[in-house]
Amino acid sequence: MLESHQYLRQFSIKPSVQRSAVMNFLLKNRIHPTIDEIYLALSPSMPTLSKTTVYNTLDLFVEKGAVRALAIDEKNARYDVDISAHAHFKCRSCGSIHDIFDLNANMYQLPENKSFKIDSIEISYFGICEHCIGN
Amino acid sequence: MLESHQYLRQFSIKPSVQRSAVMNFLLKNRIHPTIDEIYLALSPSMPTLSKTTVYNTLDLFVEKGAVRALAIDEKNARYDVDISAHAHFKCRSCGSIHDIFDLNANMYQLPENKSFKIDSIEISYFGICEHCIGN
DNA sequence: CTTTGTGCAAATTCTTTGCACCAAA
DNA sequence: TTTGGTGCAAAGAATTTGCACAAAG
Repeated sequence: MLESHQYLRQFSIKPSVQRSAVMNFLLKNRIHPTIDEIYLALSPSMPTLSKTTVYNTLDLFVEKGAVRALAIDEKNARYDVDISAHAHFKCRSCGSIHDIFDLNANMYQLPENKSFKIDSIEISYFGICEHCIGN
Repeated sequence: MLESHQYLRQFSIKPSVQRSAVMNFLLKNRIHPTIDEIYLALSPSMPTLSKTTVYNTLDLFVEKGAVRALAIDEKNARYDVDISAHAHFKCRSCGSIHDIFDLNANMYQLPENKSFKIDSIEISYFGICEHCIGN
């Protein structure tokens, strides 16, 4: 948890008990969790934690650039603590989201465009995961 | 509207008054509209139209492959009648969504992956649009 | 103290569901 | 008729808001 504390400081985020717990969860569970998943995972050990705080915390993390919000899931917002260039795959069947790291680096290049000032990219793939093919 | 009628048949979709009206709107207004935008645009001339029907209709269009549902907007589902390979740009300021057609064709290639059976890709760019830079 | 963070409850927004009625074949 | 389509009202799920209290400096 101390690591999370330090980690937050790198992004100029004042660490609180709640913020460190959320960041700790994100660092140790790289499953692109939803707000609810984070809340449900932490609330047993932090019974007073409120979902509002989880929302506030992730908004702050995104604003400070510590976490990336993913659009790949239409239902819920999902958060990724890995802010390096990589893509995602979402299984249509079970909804799980996985990282894809082995794309050609120039996939992530931002195109020049005279009508828009482009500052970021999100590459999403869809299909069926190994586990769901087996079933 | 007759065109929409024919267009729907290409995708084995039985045309009804409502379905043709929705498809006609999509074909003539390529703004990646939300359900609400479609509903609000059509309801003046179709006062009995219900939002449920708009939902049903777009689910059907997506299922039949006539329309693509976009994940780029976390708030609302957005629909694109152009199913050819292209990317999208979303303005962080005004929320408008624009097409990007001039990417290298191999951007849309689906990677081989032993853990997932990948069948589609969505490439999304984010930033500020021309109009919002001006303001 | 004073500012910032947290948490509860209520409100809002988007989407889905159940069911009755309507329309087309 | 029988099947499929439409539309209303209610339910459900995710997120946001307002405000009071707690914590940290």
